[in-house]
Amino acid sequence: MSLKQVHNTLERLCNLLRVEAREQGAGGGLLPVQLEALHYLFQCNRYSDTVQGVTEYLGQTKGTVSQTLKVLENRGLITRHPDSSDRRLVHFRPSRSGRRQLAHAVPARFLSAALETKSATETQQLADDLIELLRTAQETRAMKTFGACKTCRFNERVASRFRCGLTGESLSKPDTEKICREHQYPEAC
Amino acid sequence: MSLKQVHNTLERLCNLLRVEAREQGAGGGLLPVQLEALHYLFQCNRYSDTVQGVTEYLGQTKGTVSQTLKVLENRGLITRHPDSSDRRLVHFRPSRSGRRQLAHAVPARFLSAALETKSATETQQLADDLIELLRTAQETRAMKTFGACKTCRFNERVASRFRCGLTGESLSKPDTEKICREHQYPEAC
DNA sequence: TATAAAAGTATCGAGTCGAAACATAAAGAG
DNA sequence: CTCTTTATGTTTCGACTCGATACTTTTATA
Repeated sequence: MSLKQVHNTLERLCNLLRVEAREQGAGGGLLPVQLEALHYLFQCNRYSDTVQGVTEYLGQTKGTVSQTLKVLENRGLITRHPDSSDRRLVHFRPSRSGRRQLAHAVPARFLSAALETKSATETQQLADDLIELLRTAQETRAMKTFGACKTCRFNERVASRFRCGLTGESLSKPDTEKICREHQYPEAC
Repeated sequence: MSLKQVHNTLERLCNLLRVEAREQGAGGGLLPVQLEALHYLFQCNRYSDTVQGVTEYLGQTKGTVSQTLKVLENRGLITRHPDSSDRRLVHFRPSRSGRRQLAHAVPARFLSAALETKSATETQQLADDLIELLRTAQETRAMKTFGACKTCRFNERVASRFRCGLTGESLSKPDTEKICREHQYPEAC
């Protein structure tokens, strides 16, 4: 039954990601979870780089995430920025050394090596298939999608720039490439 | 760059697998790692159901794995079988209640739901692509493949039955569907 | 026969993780 | 405008993971 095959192979690929993350992180004394949090902060936009954002993404509790971010901050891999308008909020951004550390770990070497033998179109096809899988999985479970801003139903085009229909704020093009915790795909119907 | 897309999406899918494993396992008081070990023991053949086998598969140390298996045994999810010929070896097999517990967790519900909307051939195509990706990834890193016995270069056909060229033992058809720690794909050349 | 290697167990310490309690700030109700 | 509720984040505690190390027993090798 190919459904189980998909599950088993995905699980195995996850193991490899984790094993490699362990090796990579070991260099800088980081654990897989910490690398994942760092990776998320690198990808997400300014509405999503908070404790709550990481919490929803990693599926852990906010207490745990708070600890993880404290470690990353102590090692100088991320910086802390209290929100100017809402004083409950704290934003975290990868520092230069955080981004450098991340560049070693993403993409995983075993993935680079495996996809090296494939053509660009084949790789793109695989990426599209996986994204499609992820998307339908998230829709059916009514979970947060964390998609790129530019694929969001709230994203509005204003002249040559963009605008978020939720916050009303104006967005640059790079802004719309980042992932957002409020992201929703357009309605299928 | 689609290589990073593949990495990011895979990482996200891993998160979902883990989140769901946490929910599922929480019912029986199991942690994600323990479920993974149980799942491995369910899939592997009689040469691979040892502490060392699980160790190589999960990429942890044998001390850790020994602990994990002790927990699973104490909860009655696996049974312990000392090897008859080599008295250093201990085999572990999922019990009835272990298999029942596993049936709840595999395949993950979000995967079932997502692939439900696809045709059988599309699902099979995705499975094949992932298996292919896994295979080349493992080849390039010279790591253990843990493939199904029937795809192994040591597998020999004898009349209507099979035989392992490494151990010399005769194998049944179901035997050859299980995964093995000594597995090697046939040479590409 | 002596030595080395392999499989597994036991123990310790650092760190993850979830749960719960807590603090602070914003939003809402009357 | 005050009181209550809700949201974000931190701290603390206990259970557990995980790697490192030392150890035992058994098998393989020189």
